[in-house]
Amino acid sequence: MPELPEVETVRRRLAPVLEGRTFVEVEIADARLTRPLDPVEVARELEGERVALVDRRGKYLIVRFESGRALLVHLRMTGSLLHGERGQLPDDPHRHAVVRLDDGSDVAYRDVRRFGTWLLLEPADVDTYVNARVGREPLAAAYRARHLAEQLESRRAPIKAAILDQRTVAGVGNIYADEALWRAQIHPLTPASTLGPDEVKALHRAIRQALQAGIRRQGSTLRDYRLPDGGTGSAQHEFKVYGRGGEPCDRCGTPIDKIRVAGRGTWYCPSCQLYSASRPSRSRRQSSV
DNA sequence: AGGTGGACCCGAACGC
DNA sequence: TGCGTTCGGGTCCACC
Repeated sequence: MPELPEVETVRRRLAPVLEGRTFVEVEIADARLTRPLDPVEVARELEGERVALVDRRGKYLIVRFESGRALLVHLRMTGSLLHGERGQLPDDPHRHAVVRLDDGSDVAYRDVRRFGTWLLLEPADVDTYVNARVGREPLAAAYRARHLAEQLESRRAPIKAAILDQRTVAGVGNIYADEALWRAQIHPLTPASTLGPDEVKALHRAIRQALQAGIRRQGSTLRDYRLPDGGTGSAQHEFKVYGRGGEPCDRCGTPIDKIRVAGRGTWYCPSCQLYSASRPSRSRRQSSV
């Protein structure tokens, strides 16, 4: 599942490949990718564009062109981008688009479940579109615990649901949400607004650490995620809780438990991540229930 | 109006 | 063994 660490890894690998290159020919074979726009028309619009920068916001990969336009690629669950010499990429029934570059190489898009999207935006629309959907970048130097606190103070939803909301903080998905909550020792069902200042600080640090650990291992390959050269990430070997139901907690040895939160499979340590009743009581914000 | 759950997909895992 | 069923996850959208 490409989350921030996976998309950032793809970005870093793709940047040297794409920057300065021109899209010579573009083929988009799946209408879902550009819906509701016609994929053939989008492909035609892309031809001739020259890449200025490969950027990222949250889970969006942003290919910025010299024209000021930008192609927003969202991999959703099973999307991946592969780079290779023209015609050298093996046949693939799940390949839905190919970009031919002016240096003779190809970038191919594959997506088993076809949830991914390609959106070409005009210069004036790029920031507006992204900022409406995505909150602050958690790995930016300027990202502080108080930014997270501001987002959480009015949220009654479970903390896990709150941090899965991309406007709360950019790029956290189901895996790194569980990993961050384990690091911060916070129960995933804790109402977001009841977290105390120390817990918010711990969570702020935990989100950054969990994401950075993912990037260091070039993301996690559970099934479909690949680097642009076809390689796999290895962050899954270092998960503390995600997918580890029944296994002993690294910190205390208690078997990891699995529950459902916000409709998502959620793994946590029932000893290290105690629910509110066992957390030290603290003054709550006033809220008329 | 914030929160929740279904829809969209498809392969893998599961169950009988 | 084989086949039908369930699961899962990011985002959008309808509904409460």
